[in-house]
Amino acid sequence: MGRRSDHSRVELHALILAAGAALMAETGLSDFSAREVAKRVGYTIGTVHNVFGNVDGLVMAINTATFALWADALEARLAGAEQDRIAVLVDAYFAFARDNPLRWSAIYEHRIAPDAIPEAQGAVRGRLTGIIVREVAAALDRTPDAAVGTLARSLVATVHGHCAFAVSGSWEAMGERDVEGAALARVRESLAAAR
Amino acid sequence: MGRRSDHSRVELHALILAAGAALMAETGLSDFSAREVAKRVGYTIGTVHNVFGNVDGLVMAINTATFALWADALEARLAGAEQDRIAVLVDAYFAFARDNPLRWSAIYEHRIAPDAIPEAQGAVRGRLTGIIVREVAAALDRTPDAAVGTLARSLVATVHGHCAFAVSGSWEAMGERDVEGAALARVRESLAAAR
DNA sequence: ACAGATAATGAACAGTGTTCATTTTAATGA
DNA sequence: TCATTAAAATGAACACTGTTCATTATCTGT
Repeated sequence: MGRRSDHSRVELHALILAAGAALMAETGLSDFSAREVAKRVGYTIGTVHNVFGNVDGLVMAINTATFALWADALEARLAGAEQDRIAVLVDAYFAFARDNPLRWSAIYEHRIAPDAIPEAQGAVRGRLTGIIVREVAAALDRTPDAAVGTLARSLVATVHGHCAFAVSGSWEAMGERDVEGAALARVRESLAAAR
Repeated sequence: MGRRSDHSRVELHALILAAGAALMAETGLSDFSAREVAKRVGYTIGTVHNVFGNVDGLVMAINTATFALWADALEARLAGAEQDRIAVLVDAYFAFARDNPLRWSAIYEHRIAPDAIPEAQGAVRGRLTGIIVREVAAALDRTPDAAVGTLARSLVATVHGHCAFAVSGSWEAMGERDVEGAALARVRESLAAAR
């Protein structure tokens, strides 16, 4: 066959991306298959390669979409939060990872050089960090400058570490129950020290 | 062919493990190949499967060996440390990850249910945590009880999060320079709060 | 109606992990 | 010493993977 008018280029992009994200949620990165995605959308592997270049390109796009969903989830939770927004933030952070363990894990299992991420996708991914920088600044009654940004990113790393252990199950295997509580406690200690 | 006496079962196990670890350091988990390991030790894929069951078994064994190396590195650095052993610990933790980025990353990229890890390997891996619990207890002038253990594991998560961002390069891509310094600062804050 | 551009195809290739009947060898016992 | 037995290494077969690219079908503009 050749040029079909079933879908435009952007429609096709969206179609493959959606099916790819769904597959990622089902199988995780290690069992992800571009061929399976092609099968699901009724196109062939060649088409997937035409649109995304290669599997890494597709996975990158899926992971960027995951970041966007994640940021949406954080903002939705923060929207109705009057007090202790930091606790809400940490909880929403964990909740997303727990609700989407395979898609969340895929972000960090797919190791790729940061400069290989297209600028547009980098901007989408950066939204998550932006939210956190804003909230950390607010919690400290400061304007978001470089120092606040560095602290905020460090707190992201802190929470990420706890979240990674929680999702992998290694923390629970050690008999620990309240990973999220520990993460929040560490964040509070560092915020108190920064005040 | 059949039963060769070139190597005993334990020799063969060690041989494949060593070659596998070397390959992991060269390629990382995503490009790791059991067939390539077999080729390098002069046996066939069948033999690798006989000894390690499957690829996951081999990767698990390699990762356990990585944990052992890592624990050795921490103890070596701590052996000559008189004061500020926490700073030495954090630095040694980062140094190992930086010096062995692909092997270190493979530990966390290879997602497997914790209860799938044989007890013997679990013990080896636990040595790392044991060292940290001991040092955290010492830093707090306490005996290592459950509460200290929980705090120590939380601090491991904190440092892990920073280390993961450092090794992936995502922190540097955000213009941040001193990831390790941030990790140590967070640890100090939490230790101060626990005192 | 035709020509040119474009998009989808799918066969081909080189890999991967896994299985398991077969073969070869070493150890054992008569 | 020699036949038997048990064990280990093999490697072909299978079903998958990602990637490439010449071919072909289709749309679009003239």
